[in-house]
Amino acid sequence: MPSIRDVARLAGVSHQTVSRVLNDHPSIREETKQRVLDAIRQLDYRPNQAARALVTSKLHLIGILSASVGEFGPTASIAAIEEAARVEGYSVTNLNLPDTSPEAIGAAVRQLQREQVDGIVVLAPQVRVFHVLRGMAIGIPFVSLQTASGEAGESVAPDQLEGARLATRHLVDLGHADILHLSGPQDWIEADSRMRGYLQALREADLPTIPPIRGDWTADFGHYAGRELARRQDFTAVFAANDLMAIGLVHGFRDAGLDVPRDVSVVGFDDIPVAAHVWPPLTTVHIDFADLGRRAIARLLSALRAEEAEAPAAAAPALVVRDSAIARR
Amino acid sequence: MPSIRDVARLAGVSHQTVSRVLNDHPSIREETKQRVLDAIRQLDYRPNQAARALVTSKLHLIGILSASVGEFGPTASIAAIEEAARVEGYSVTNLNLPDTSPEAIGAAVRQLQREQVDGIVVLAPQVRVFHVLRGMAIGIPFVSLQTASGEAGESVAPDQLEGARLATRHLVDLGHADILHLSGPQDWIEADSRMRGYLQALREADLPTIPPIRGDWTADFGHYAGRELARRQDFTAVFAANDLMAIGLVHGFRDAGLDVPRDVSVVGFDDIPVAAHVWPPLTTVHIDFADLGRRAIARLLSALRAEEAEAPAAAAPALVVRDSAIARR
DNA sequence: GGAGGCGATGTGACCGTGCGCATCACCGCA
DNA sequence: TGCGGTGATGCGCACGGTCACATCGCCTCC
Repeated sequence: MPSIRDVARLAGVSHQTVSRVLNDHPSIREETKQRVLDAIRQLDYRPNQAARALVTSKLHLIGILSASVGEFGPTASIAAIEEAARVEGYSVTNLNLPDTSPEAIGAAVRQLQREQVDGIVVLAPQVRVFHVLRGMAIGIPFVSLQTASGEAGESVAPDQLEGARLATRHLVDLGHADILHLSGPQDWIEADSRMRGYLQALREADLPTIPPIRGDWTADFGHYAGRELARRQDFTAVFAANDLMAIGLVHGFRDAGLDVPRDVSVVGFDDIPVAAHVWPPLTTVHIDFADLGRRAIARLLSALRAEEAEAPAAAAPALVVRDSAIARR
Repeated sequence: MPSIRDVARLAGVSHQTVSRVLNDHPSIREETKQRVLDAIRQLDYRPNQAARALVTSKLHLIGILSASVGEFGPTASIAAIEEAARVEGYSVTNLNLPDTSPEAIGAAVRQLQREQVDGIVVLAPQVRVFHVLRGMAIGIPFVSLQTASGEAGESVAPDQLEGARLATRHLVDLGHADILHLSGPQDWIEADSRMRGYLQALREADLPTIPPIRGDWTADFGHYAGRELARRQDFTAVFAANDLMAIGLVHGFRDAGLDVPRDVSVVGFDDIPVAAHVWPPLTTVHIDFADLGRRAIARLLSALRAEEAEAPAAAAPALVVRDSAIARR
């Protein structure tokens, strides 16, 4: 492997000049710069990241702190994050939280610090994770994917509240007055935003609120909830906080003899790939998770480079109308 | 950050002795070792990976070469790989192939080499990827997740052929004689194994073969295929090479007025999380993708450490019987 | 015309490890 | 008693970059 000194020898300059070329130092004559670049190309020279990391104590490593792998959304975001980070010359290390206890979070952050990550992307959308993170005053820039802006650390989040409002509003527009919400788990920021969007839409339409059911994002829970809820007759539509629960819910209703959408309308959230193909095709809200991941990396990198963050708005969520919600009879 | 010399000073030894303790050198007195370990604990010392990488020219970095992110299976494997690698002190960088042309594969491998990865896990299950890899004679250990054993590089693969045989056999046992196969794309090793399993099961049962339909793994294709196939009446059951296509297929059949399982039985492959909750709940073959990922890392690390690979057998695929396939009328 | 500033480049130290070799005490054996 | 072997440890360097500082023309300004 050629080193910076080999390049210097070939170009007839000092190794320091080569280093300057590599780091875009301003005071390098154009001609010298070209000679160095030629030598670099000729030798197929690549800077040794380890050596660079040793002296700058920057590993060019980004840590992902996640707590929800397995769901479609986070997974898609993670893939995009890795892709975007690699393009910028960063590696990514993914640390999945076994649970969201303060101890586990603290241990995870310390672990990432020991691995000397330059920055952290937090994909662990539990409220308590932020409390712990804020309390730790870690000396590393971090970006979160879900929290509402104004919290500690930068954040990049789709307007989940607006998406949920859209979904609920769709049901209202179809004539439904008794709309139930199957929400995500207690502590989750996303669950909270979606529920707030639901409540806001009902308030705007001056409709009564039914206490939401707390789910756990899984299709299995949706299935269980569907069978239980079928006994109640106080609603004609359900807004589920994610597609997986919505699909399970439809299954549960069917088991109990209820037809979707004839007897109950259902709207989901996320627009996972199978949403269009289940029966009935699911009306849902589309979120661009990959875009979200890319955005997070952009933010984090500008923080690392101490640049001004330009903060482009996240892509707006969009309602995707299919067949699982119809006008109230 | 404390360095190895700080530890040495505290323990009253030379930095070299500390280094030896860290690397389990045999000739260290037990008492000295304990003194060093105490000092390490006291200072909360952590070896600097960059410095270590500089001198050993091993970055403790594993590259994943993938070509199918977005599918459930590979994604689950990747998550497990990252987890397992981190536990062993390795970081992971994920390189997604934009396409599977030989140029793209070559460029990707060179890119990983430039990033100085210690080893590569190949999750790009196209036949041609292996041809290129074999041809490149890269000087880096690599493990693939899908290829049949006996090919270049080590491989860790579930017995897909057996899984497909199981699925097809299930249809045969239900009395079906005209069984169609909706396969994966041409070039894919997995598609090939699953097709071979299908053919083998038919041969064993002495049943006629119908030329398989080539799909692309997506639910959208399954949907299209279902609508087209509904015109033909030369089959009573379909074995789809993955769940996504199976779900789309059911959707397509329904659009064309065919009921699953009453008119046609369908069996999928993978057992993705929604498989149990779509209508009808999908009979499929369960594959433990996470286990596969862990196994790949174990293999790769033993190769990196020049150990003897123990080669434990992969978990056997298991048929999961639900409601999408019933006895032939 | 000489002092001072600045742009372009070179020199040497240093970052935190692992490795080769040297050193030293101690033991066994002829 | 002297010599070779061995186990435990230390010394100094190398890895490949970056950084602080030195050097050296050349231009400007009083």
